[in-house]
Amino acid sequence: MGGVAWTEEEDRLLRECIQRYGEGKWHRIPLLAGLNRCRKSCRLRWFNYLRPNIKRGSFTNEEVEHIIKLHKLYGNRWSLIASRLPGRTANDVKNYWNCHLSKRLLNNAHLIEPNETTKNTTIIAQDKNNTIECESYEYNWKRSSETIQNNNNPIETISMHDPKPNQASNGGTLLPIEIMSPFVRDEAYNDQMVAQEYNKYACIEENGTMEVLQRDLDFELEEIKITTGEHSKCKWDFDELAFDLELWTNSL
DNA sequence: AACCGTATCAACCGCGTCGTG
DNA sequence: TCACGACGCGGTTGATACGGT
Repeated sequence: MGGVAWTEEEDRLLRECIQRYGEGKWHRIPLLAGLNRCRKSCRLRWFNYLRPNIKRGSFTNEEVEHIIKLHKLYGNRWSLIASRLPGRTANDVKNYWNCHLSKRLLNNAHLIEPNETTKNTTIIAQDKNNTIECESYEYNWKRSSETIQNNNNPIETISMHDPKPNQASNGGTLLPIEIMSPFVRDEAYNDQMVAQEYNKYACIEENGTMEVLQRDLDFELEEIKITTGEHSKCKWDFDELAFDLELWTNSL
């Protein structure tokens, strides 16, 4: 362990102090508890180890799948990810990711050429109002010593008034899209999938159903129900990890 | 048994954010 | 508006555990 390990006596003092005075006011906790620890250490020990209902032991397959989906959505915002995994701490999730899952990502990095540039329409931006906007992005794939990163810069707002000459099975028009959504990835996130998703097409039907066709993909995508509207926006249901609503239908 | 390399994870550190005066 | 302190987060460290030789 890096640093000085906590003793059982220190744990007892901290636990009793927080049970008496409650969480928060961490700058007062060391003095109140009679601990020769800084407030940061006290807070960390409580949140990562002493707090009730902390789940110990290995992550289940369901938890791992959830982490992968949430990491795709949130990135390295470990506390946000952990808040959706009952009993797990941000430190636990971060450690698990760094020890196990990041390597799975790294193992697939060779599938994209370094410095490759691609331009695609995506649904990717998420703001605090749970709104995801459609944009056209230019991806510049850079290979560092350890991983591939995309320095994606939004270059224009999506224009769905420019249908591509592809015909859907129902006779409608297919529009090229990329859906950066959790449920698209029922396997570990990897760069190969990102590349393949460029070959995804969508068609919005009159009854509000969006048909999604996939090229060169070997996993299923659930049917997405949408409503007609004027906004080029959609929302996430963060508990169900699913789309909720309206999406660029004014363009068809 | 001893050694070595790797994996694990608790703890520390630095920095950004926020509230307050 | 600015300065300051507290909080919270993510990156990193390093001690220990573990497995292989």
